[in-house]
Amino acid sequence: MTKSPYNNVYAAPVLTTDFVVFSIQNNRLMVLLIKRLDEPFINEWALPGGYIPAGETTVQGSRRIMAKKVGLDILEDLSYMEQLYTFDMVARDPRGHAVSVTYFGCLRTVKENQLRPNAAFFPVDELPPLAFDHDNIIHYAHKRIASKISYTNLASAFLNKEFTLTSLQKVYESVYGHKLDKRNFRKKILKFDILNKTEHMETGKVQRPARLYKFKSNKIEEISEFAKEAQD
Amino acid sequence: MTKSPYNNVYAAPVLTTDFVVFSIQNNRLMVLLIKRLDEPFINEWALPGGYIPAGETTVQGSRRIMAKKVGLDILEDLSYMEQLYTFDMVARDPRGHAVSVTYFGCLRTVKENQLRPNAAFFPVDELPPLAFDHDNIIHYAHKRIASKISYTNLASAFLNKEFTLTSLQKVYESVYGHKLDKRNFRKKILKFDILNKTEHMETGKVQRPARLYKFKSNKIEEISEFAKEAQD
DNA sequence: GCAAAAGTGTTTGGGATACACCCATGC
DNA sequence: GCATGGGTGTATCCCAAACACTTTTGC
Repeated sequence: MTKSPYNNVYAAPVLTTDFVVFSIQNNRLMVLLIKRLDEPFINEWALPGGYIPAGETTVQGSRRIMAKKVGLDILEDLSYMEQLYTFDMVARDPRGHAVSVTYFGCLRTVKENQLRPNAAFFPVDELPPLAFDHDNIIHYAHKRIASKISYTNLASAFLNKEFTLTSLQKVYESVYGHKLDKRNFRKKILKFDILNKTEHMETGKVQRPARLYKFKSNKIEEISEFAKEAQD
Repeated sequence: MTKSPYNNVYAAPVLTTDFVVFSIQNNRLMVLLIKRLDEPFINEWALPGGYIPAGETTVQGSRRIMAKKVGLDILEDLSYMEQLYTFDMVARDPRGHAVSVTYFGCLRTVKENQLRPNAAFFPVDELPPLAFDHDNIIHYAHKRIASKISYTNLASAFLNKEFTLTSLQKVYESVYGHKLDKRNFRKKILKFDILNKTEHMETGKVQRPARLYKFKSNKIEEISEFAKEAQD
């Protein structure tokens, strides 16, 4: 833990991080919360988070904190993460001025018994009362992910390598919170030219087997408009 | 300056803020820089910024710092501002771990002699060598403002109350860095239904007088798609 | 054969793009 | 009268949205 040469001059605010982990379960967008074990807001639900000492980045600190508090390795287990916003209102923590650099991330699959017992997922549209300003942070994260999924291939962060077009559509519907038209959705997503048809079919269901697709790119990236221009 | 109860347990990183002030001069997007008077990077150009003590928000701190270092009151003089991103790499400041919560803002008009002598505007596409990771911050801010101006009425932050359509187009061209088609620009911006035609004309030029327009809303807001839906 | 989801096309309206000429003014 | 920027319309293409029926499977 590095001691900063400025601590004598400036009593810096406490630096914290809070993490919004999204997951899709039963076609609903879920958020990971933990039940607080300490004051303030003891026994209330909150985002997982904690303190960042000098010499540690907020990503490193988040990794340490998330491993300890919820049993997730954010670099290994999350299929995507990005910085969200920094909340710094003086009154947001009753203990003193705490500046929180927040992140959101996507969890593809939740392994059995991986999570600590005081951690649980809640539907983003049916959250319990939350500690601090965490409802605000989650709403901000939800807005961001809904926007991001519309101009990137971020939906892949919630899917297995191969998936049906219907399951892809359900990811969008879960994140947006409303239904989409099947034919228009398929036309649009195929037009984007970000998917490859595989030779595999989904079987074992009492219905016509569905074609499996996969994303062309394994990286999360913007849906490129360059394809058009490159034709010239 | 509040002393945080956690300082004994966690040596927090230093908290700083850096501010990207945009302005348009001679149809070029400009960024406000100051020449550093101290080590490190003495005599190099940098974004204005400084330290945030506990008990002060980054906006309050920016206001204090910007008043002192460049002579701008960000709450009075800027026509828009928003938080940009938080940069927290441990090595970004050679003195020690400094986490910077950055902002960008828009300056409508630069008053004569308002700026400190070591502050100056530079074209965003012709920046001098910069201290720290400030070139990175400015590129990030440029991307953000170019995106934002396309789906909000943020262009108003660079214009007087009444303006010609050509001057509005030049704002977009300056921010995007490329030319736009006059007829298509006018069709599009008028279709958005965010402008009101005034009864005034711009006179005194050796050319046909131009109609003056003003924005319907004084607030910076997204260009609404509700107009459409409201018709049903 | 029936329940369940897969798969598929057309029409219509609106927005994006490309493109060129006449107009009003000050000097 | 000329230099300067102001102001305007049309044709084409693509995308968005609305909308319903047939196909394939497991049981």
